[in-house]
Amino acid sequence: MELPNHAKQLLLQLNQQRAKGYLCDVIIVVENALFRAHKNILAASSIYFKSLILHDNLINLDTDMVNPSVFRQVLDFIYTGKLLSSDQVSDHNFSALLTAASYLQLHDLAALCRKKLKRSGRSLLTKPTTPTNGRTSRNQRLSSTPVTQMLISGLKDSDKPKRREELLKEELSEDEMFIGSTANSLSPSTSKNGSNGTTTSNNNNISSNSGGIQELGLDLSKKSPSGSTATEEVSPSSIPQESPQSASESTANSASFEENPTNPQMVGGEPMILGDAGGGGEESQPPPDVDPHSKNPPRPTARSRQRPKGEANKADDSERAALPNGVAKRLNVNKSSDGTFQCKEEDEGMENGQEQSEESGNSESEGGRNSANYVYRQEGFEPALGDNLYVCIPCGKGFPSSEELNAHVETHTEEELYIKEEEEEDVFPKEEEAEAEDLSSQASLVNSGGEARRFSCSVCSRSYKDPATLRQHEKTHWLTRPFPCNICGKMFTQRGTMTRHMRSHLGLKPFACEECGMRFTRQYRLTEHMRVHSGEKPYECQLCGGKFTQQRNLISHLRMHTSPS
DNA sequence: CTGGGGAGGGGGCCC
DNA sequence: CGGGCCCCCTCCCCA
Repeated sequence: MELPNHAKQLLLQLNQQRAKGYLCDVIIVVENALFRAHKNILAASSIYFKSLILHDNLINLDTDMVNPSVFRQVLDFIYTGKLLSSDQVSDHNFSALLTAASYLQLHDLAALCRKKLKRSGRSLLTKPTTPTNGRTSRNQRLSSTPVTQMLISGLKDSDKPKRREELLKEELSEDEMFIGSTANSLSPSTSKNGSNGTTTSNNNNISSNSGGIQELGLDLSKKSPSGSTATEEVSPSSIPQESPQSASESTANSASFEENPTNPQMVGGEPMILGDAGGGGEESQPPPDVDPHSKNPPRPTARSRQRPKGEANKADDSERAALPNGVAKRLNVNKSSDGTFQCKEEDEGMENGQEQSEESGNSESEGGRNSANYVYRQEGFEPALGDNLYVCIPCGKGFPSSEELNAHVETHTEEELYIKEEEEEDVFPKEEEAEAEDLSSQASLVNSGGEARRFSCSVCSRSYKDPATLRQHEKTHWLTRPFPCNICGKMFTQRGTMTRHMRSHLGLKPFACEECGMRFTRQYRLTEHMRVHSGEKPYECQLCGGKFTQQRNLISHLRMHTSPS
């Protein structure tokens, strides 16, 4: 017994979800356009994607191999099994599609393109790879995850591209050169903005693609105090900042992303349709001998890296430190072991398929389960909400998109929210009140020295010099966090914090040390770091006279004095 | 092996 | 909105 349309329907649903961004767990950056998609779908479509998205939520594609409009077609094809009609796609476009398909290892799409080009009597500029060819599969292995390979390869950066090219030239026949030729342009260290390898994220396979960053609606650039860097090439043009979510959707628009993905621009002519929409992918192909990286993930682990290079395990840290402590305290949200952003940690020992689903599950459910005060993409379908998956916790209303939710959240007055908060007294139990009071008394201590602070918080009685600061502070009492990270979904109370957080996703380290070249995400870090070179140790322990370059180390040192042992 | 120090990184939050 | 600071987590190194 078999449902004839099952695969088709499933794909249709997924494509609709893609259009809404629902459960999308990966962003693909192509030049200045962002595309949201589902990891599982991409992984099922291409070995290349499979290895790329294993540990990354943000994929930067080589713009020499694919441009936004071509990638849009590629993505449409992945989700529908259909290509635009030949009326819509010129031979030139088919060549571009073939290039992209080969690069992305979408064999079915590549085959379609080749067929089309052959039919139109055009000699192929780039000869095809034959998926059934044994050599090709080795070839694919070589080129399947160029970025990954660069990252894990023992070769020196400078040697890698050359060596790869040599390998390919040595071993590949003419028709294989096509894929091979992609390889040397993919590494972050060799791509156009990758000349400064240090700006490349250590675990995001991206470089500082200014376009992509801009398209996130955020100006993540910073002026480095030390002069020219690749990072500075990021355009500082300020983008109207709506919610990142909306930014990403406007991105989609700007990239002519589908408005009606369920019927992806089937304007006239006969579309090329894969025989089986659901089964045409990798499933039908010989077992991949490719992708040795799936077991040696592309992401260098913290331990495998040398600290002195200056690239600490950013994402690991962010994943571990993701729980906002302040909020956890205030709202009595325990730091649970299932915590946040642990997907990558869990990944380490898992096999691909399982891993991907687990990972996306984790990251996706992040907003929902992380803590009570996070309102974002409620997991599980609530029938009453229908497609309104973005739920405002205080009032329970659902919205179809995060920006609508955000707009709605703004309409809640602080008073409403506080009333709501008080009603939910269990959210703020007695101990927490005590703690809050404690904090506020600390605050008043701090405040007491300064000038008059006329603006007091009605919740915790902290006071501030100006109403804007008070308002900012009051947001910390809200049950909602209006600023979601477009990449991992983590929510923030302040846009600036979210922007800063995004920088870490994107590997932007605008602040460079003139002495050693080490780069930092924040000016303050650089300032701290400079003490390493100057030998300055401004923090002194009053108990033992020990001196420290960083205050935090003095603090942890003091703990050593005060701890019972 | 362990504890302490140094240092990188993240989030919260006030200015 | 960015800067600066605080606090926390974590890793690495070394005695």
